[in-house]
Amino acid sequence: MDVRESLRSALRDALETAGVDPVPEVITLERPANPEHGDWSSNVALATAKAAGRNPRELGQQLVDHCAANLPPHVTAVEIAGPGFVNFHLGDSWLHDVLADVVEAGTDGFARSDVGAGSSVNIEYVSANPTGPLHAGHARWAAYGDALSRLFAHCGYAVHREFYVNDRGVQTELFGASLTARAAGEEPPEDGYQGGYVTEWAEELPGAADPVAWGIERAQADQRQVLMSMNVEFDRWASERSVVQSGEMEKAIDELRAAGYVFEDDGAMWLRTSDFGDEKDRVLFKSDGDATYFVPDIAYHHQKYDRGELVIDILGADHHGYVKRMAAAMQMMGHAAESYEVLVGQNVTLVRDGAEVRLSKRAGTMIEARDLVELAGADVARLTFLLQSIDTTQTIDLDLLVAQSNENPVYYVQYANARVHSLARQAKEREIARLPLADVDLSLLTHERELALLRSLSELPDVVIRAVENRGPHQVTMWTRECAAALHGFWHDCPILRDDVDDAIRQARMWLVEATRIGLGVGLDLLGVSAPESM
RNA sequence: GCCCCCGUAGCUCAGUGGAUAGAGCAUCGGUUUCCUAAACCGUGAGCGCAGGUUCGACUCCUGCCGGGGGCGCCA
Repeated sequence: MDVRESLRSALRDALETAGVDPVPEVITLERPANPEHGDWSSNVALATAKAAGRNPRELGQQLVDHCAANLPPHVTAVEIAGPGFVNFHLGDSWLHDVLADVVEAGTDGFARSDVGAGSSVNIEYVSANPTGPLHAGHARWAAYGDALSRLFAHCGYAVHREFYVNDRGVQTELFGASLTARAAGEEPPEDGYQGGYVTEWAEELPGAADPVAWGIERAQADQRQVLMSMNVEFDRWASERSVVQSGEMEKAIDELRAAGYVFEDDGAMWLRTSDFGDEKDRVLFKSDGDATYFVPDIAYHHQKYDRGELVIDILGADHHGYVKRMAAAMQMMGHAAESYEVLVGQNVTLVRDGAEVRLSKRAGTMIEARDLVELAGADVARLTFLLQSIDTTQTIDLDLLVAQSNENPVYYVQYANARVHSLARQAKEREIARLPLADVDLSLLTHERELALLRSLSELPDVVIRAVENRGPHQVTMWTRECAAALHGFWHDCPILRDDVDDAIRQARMWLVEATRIGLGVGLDLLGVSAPESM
């Protein structure tokens, strides 16, 4: 049984014995930051004392007494501490069990969770307009959306990834007109596309082609290619044009009208989104009869529920104003408020030579996603994007990104991974083979570095669950850094293949490295990063 | 004016309502007859301000200050 389960069960028994009724559903266990507070700690006495009309410290003491009299597996001591924490001190054997569990689970099974079993999620991300290359911001959403998808999948969710292509409307017309102008050697229209890529692509434009349709194809091909180079793929490239042509729009409007939220004013058709918290109502059909982008978007989002019961949009900060109106529309169509989720991420700022690089299509200083991948490589680019929360504006120093040095945090993790793989190579060269795990005495792993590494590995399953709940893949990145640090420390102080190392210890350490290979492998895979096996 | 995000160490950032707030980089000093020193060890310094909720607040709530983004019958 998992350590946590046996500790929880012990606490439940203790609470019952102490006369706490009802026993709380959730019993929280934490890993204390301070080693003096044990290996696992529970605040259950603090959390329940008030409702039970008890003194937290006294209740805690009762729990401690009960647990001490019925020690759960691995537990060596139970103490009351502070205002009423129950702290469990465990023998190293629990960490040795962790090693065996990791190895048994392997790369496919370690840190998996079934919290999403039977549930499905539809995630839309990037969804850039097909009017030009992806820029650095899009690359952030690509890395984020892909990693989040991987996390959901690792937790048992059925995941469907979509990219919505706005392949109709004013912007695409302008883009086509810009291509046509450049092809004729003229300047693009006033509010057209000025970027250098338009001139380049215009040279490829076949004379007979429809510039709008051709331009959309060209831009999409460009975007797909960059995404592929970042190892980001989608299950569906949804076309706005198709949504419009499918008749789904009309059906959606009918539903909204039937629900009573559609009204006419000033010759336009409106949706009463203000009933659902939007700051004002929104136009569906303009007074000239044309649909706004909002209409096909509603139809598309409604349709997405066929491909996932939880619908998630990942948007840049410049689209946050759009959230409430779409949430309103989905609720009008009968979708529960919590079934539609928008993750709004902040911008990317690029710095070069110590100064901010202004992203301007006009000035030609746009940093494309392609530039980042070419500069740094897909792995470094992705891991860099996943270093921090999407709630923060990310500043990427291009000089640092490119530097193949320890100034770049990415290499710290990659180096740990390389070391793990190098051990296998070295062992092979020296003809040292691992014995079957069952024949190896893991209790020889007692060095503080070995235990620290095992502690780190023991945390990944919880990190994964927390990361998916918080929609925060960066928490996995943080873990890989911590695990890498533990590996480096272990590597420094605990020789493995050296001649003077005892055979039995060598075997145990080789298995520890194997478990670390699995752990780092799972962590990096969740981030979509394929770290090199050598550097 | 309204809406969203942020404000933590010199810099870039972590921090599921818990106990003494952590990493990397930068600074200074140390470690290699030994599996890659892209490593390890030591070193100083911090929660924007003011209230509130709570047994307990960096975390939740309110206000203020500061930075970024957004408020179209554009997408």
